[in-house]
Amino acid sequence: MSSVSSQPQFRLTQPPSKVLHLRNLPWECTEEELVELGKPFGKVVNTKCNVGPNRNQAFIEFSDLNQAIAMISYYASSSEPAQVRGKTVYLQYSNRQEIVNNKTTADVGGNVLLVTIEGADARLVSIDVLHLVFSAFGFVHKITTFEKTAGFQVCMLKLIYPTYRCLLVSTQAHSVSDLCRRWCNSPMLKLPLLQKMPWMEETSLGDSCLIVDMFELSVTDDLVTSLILHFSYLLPEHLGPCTLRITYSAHTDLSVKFQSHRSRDYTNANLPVAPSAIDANGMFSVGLDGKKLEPESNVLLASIENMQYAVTLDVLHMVFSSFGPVQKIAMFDKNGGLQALIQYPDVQTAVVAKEALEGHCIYDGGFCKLHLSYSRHSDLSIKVNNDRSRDYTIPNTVMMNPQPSILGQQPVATHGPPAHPYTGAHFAPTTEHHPMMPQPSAGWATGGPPVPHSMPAQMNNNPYLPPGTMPPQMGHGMMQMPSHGGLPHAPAMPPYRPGHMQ
DNA sequence: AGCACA
Repeated sequence: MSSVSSQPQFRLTQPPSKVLHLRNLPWECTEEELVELGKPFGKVVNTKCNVGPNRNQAFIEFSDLNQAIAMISYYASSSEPAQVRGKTVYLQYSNRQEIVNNKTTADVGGNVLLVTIEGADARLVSIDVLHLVFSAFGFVHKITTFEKTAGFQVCMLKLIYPTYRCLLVSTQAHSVSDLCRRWCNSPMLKLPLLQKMPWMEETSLGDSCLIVDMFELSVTDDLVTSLILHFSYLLPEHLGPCTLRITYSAHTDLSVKFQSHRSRDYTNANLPVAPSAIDANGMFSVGLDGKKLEPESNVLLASIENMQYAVTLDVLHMVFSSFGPVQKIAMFDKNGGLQALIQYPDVQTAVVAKEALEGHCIYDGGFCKLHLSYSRHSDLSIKVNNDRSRDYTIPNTVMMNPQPSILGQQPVATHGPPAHPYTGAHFAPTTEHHPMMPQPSAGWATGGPPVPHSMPAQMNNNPYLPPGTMPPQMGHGMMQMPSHGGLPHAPAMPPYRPGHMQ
């Protein structure tokens, strides 16, 4: 009936309303500040801020129309414009007569976060990476993920958190410290706690990472919404940068029925693994990225490929000790190859060792390539200590095999590679040097024959062993980890990857 | 810098 559609969106003169529309506000503006702004002119009965795509608009509602008129009139003739945080704000009558506050449950902070992952490679972010990221702020109880809006790469996940904390990560240190400075002054954040994360030093992120504890986030949870977390430094190298947008979820709990590539319940270790995520062997689940994942274990199963040289118990012990104390090792033959179970005291250490060692060769030149998976065992039963199995937790064992045990081992070229003829006989036996050390790589002993493909090992600088624990000979010849500069990663957080900071 | 919400 009425031809309202032809009405222009903005008119030069709005009909008066007790609701005022404000624009050009700073995005940090709080409802308290809006009340302060309107108080001189009357009673502010309602406000709404962080409105609009840039979150820089707001509404003020007075109890009486005349109060709104008073405010508009004042600033219309005032030489001092209305300001919030030193920024000029523009006022006009709203085209509505009252503020409708439909705060949903999602706006009141809960213990469940709704996280949107944005970026070209959003769907390649695994649930484990997300778990890692959010574990920095507290114990993550549950995660469920789902895809939204096909075409625009978006994943959503919901995490249950016991507390509300937020990470600020930026590659630009000044932007984070600036943010924090503003937040510290914000009345919204009572008792903001800024703390450096323990891994900051390690990742060289320096001041660009901070955790903010957000207590009493009562006013605008929109603030949380606008938080953007860059966590590309956590992503595998082939992934582009991703951004997290975070809001509160309306949920107070999540229902996770299975552990799968899409959902996890970290509070329930007994939860069954989703049938869809189990392969024929019944032991692998699948990551968000579709990659196969095994359930982690403190026991690693190592199989050794291209075993040109004997891999002894002590060699394995040395290699795997780089990542933490090795409790037990059991070696056995399977399908004509050698396999070994290596037991660490905890899963974490095993994970780190597996990440660092998988696919690498014990000896340079492609010999004795390690393939690692997680064992289903959690505690090996070592019945007897011999050259194939050992329980290092028994003190006697140490006595019987004093350091450096590896050097006492007999080198055996199992297949005697003609291309790289090497035998222990090349080494002159002396009492000082252990003559029969399997030594396919050159350089550990003076006078040792040069051997092709050899590189000094980088097993020294062992973070888990005090300097000098390893005999100097072990600093050479055993193993290199090309992609890691020879050092195992710190277990808690992945390394800083400068190439991905943006 | 120009009117909100699921």
